[in-house]
Amino acid sequence: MKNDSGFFEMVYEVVRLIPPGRVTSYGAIARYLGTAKSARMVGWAMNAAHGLPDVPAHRVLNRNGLLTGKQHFGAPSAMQELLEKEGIMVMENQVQNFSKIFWDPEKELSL
DNA sequence: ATTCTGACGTGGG
DNA sequence: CCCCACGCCAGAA
Repeated sequence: MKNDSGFFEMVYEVVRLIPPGRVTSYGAIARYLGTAKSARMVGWAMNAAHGLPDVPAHRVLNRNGLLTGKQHFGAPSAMQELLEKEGIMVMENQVQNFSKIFWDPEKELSL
């Protein structure tokens, strides 16, 4: 993988690779990057990625499959709508079929 | 410099 | 199932 300007770039890279209709978790990304215990930093990176169009932060959820970061989207329902637009079912801030559509970088990228 | 908080995760009671 | 504590690191007050 690439190691550009640091942790943030790496996070963006992984998030960008998330296919439409799929989701992943902060922890999964963190683990993939080797910073498993710093899943919070992934969220922090997302915060910084807020202005990047290529970084679909709406596909990144917590390990519970909850839209924890929806509040950071500006509109409370923006994140959910984006996900539903990709065919992902969301109810009460929770993604349905989470295990099914879960996209694990370590697994999908065949590390 | 110190303290708190946060888009998290795991583990114990 | 619910609540709490810890680890981790970066930024704001």
